[in-house]
Amino acid sequence: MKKTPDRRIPLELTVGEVAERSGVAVSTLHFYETKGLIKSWRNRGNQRRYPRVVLRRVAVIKVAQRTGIPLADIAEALSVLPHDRPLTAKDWQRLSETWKRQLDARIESLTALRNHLTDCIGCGCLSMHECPLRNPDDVLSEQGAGPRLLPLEDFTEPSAG
Amino acid sequence: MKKTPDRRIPLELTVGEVAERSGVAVSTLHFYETKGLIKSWRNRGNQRRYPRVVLRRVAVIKVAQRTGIPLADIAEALSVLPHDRPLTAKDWQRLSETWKRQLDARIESLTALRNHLTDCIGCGCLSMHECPLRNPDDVLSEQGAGPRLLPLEDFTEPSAG
DNA sequence: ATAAAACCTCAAGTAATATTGAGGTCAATA
DNA sequence: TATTGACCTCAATATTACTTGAGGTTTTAT
Repeated sequence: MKKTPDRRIPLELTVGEVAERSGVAVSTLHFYETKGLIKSWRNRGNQRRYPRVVLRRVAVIKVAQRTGIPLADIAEALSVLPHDRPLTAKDWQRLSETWKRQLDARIESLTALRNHLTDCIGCGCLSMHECPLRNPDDVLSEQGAGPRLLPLEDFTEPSAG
Repeated sequence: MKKTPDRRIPLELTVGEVAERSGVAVSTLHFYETKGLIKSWRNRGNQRRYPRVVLRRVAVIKVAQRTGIPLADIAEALSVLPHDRPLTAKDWQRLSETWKRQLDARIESLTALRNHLTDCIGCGCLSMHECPLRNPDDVLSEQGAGPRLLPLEDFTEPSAG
């Protein structure tokens, strides 16, 4: 039958318990372990055991992921931190400040794009000369085989004056 | 030898010309074609030829991608639009309004996260009861993501005092 | 005419982020 | 004790968005 979960918080957690409490799949925890994001030790029967602080680590990973940071970068940021005790306030401050800056940049970029879209809804163009999103093709045709992606600047400059 | 590009804008474009002018790789244009995002006809020798308006279509695709919309969704949005003549103002308005809304939602979600981060830099928590990062409501509620919420007790302090 | 550049198709590879499955072991309980 | 659920490893598959390569054809420049 179903194991009745012991409501006392255990000193060590099985992978299933971590999965349940953190909201990530067991397979994902395995995966994170291969990437060095989390660590475990094994019991007599080769089963993973985790310290409770792994939950905080997973939480941090998920926060970082939501900001759009790739796992490899998260792994690197976390690599300097201990697996066996909680992050200090200082640890967290350093991480969150870095990630906040990146998030700010992302938001800014998306907002600029959104504003261009807004303008273009107003003017209903995209085919007109005044459109900020206009004719990236003509701009690009001037330059040879340069950068492949159209950066934001290629869509700016409505030549409003 | 190197083909000297004819500076007059041609009526039809080769795949290489589209690549150069749009800034995406030839292989990407092939790929987009398999996904129905763009279309071409063939000349006598089976080579692709594009109308000039394909450049605008590619530009729209790239704008949409920058907002974070997956290609499949872009393909669907574009599927109702003609390949052989420019988007009308109305077409563009409908697309851009839809995408703007999605972009707004994403920005809002990221901003909420950023604000949580800001708060948490101040309080140095992530482990305290009051931490807003404990509950990733803004993104997860969008996804209708069943049992993924992180329960409160997983973040309680081990033995802070 | 010939050589180089550009093009063609189709298959496979890449990278990130996981999930699924096969085949087998361990642990909790009726 | 026997069963069942949880766990183990390792390989394969999935998804998105492309890129690379092999082997062959067409177009363009000289």
